[in-house]
Amino acid sequence: MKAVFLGTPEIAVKPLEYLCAKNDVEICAIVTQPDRPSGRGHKLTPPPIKVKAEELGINVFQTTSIRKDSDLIEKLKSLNADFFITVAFGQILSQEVIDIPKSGVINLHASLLPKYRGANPIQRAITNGEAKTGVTTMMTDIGLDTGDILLVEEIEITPDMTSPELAQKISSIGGDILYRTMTGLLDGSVKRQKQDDSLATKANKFQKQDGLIDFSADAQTIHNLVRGLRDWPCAYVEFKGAPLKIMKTSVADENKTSDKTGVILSIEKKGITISTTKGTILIEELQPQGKKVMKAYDWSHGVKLATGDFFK
RNA sequence: CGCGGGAUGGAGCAGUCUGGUAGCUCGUCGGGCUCAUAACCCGAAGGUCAUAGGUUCAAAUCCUAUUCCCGCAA
Repeated sequence: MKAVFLGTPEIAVKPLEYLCAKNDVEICAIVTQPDRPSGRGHKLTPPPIKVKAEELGINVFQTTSIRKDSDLIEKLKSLNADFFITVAFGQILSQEVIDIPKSGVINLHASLLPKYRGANPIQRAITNGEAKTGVTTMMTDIGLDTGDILLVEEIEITPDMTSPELAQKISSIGGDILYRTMTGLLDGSVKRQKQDDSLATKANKFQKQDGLIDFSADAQTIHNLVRGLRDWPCAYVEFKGAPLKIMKTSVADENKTSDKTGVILSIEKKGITISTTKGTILIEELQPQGKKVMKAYDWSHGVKLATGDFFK
């Protein structure tokens, strides 16, 4: 099977490696986004997929828009590929591109479609408190994650799982489900199944603002926000005029209700306990601006925090 | 050359502006109290103040350069 791999971020790297290791799969080219200024100093940084591709010795094409890049489209046509595989590519394909590979374009999506269509299925599933999510392979069509479903694999979301952990899990099983999808399509064992659009939900991108913790919510909701927004943009509170990132929490007392929320109930080695509308939340680790991640208890020493103080 | 914060005993910080004995909350160790304790009381150890140079009678503090860490933005 000859395939072109289209992907960009870290989560796509393992699936690429997995497919490359298969004897009957030939990744004949990789398409990814251009190098972008990134990080402190705005150094020009290649996408993770490009780094891996060069390590594997695979030809890399970079484009700002695959729809409009007629040179690239011609090259892709000339490769005579069976499949295009997309994993978090970050660009919308055109029908012209979708029609290039003989057996179609397969997309790996990090949710149980039709739920969580869109850019941010992993974090949305966690912040919404889902107990399970999964990965789905689908035939790419012109819509946003609307194509026919091919294979599905469920993943349990454990109560304290964070987005990076879930992403890693998805990344590690993505290659296998893609491989089974490809072989299954060719031998006819994998069938296309239409999505039930009435069940569809959207997983939109997060804004920085979405991370602001509202202690008038309940403890479980806050806990979901904290673990879901790791490692970006992170849940945070305002403290002395600056954002304070909350990195790790747990629900301490599920049933305790309070009319004064955001109040510090106790400061202990294990963390700082805060009141919410329903339940109390234990902040275990946090990160002030300009500092490393630290234990909430350690932080409380430096800022001379006392019980009875409160977060807005 | 994108903007900004930081480096001080094991941890988190103050002190730097205005140079003059190294300080706070913890932790550690020893002792005491206690049926007992993560609680309380008493005591002790532990720092060439990131590095290199400079100014000065005197530098954590002022000046110059360097290294490392982090936030924002993208």
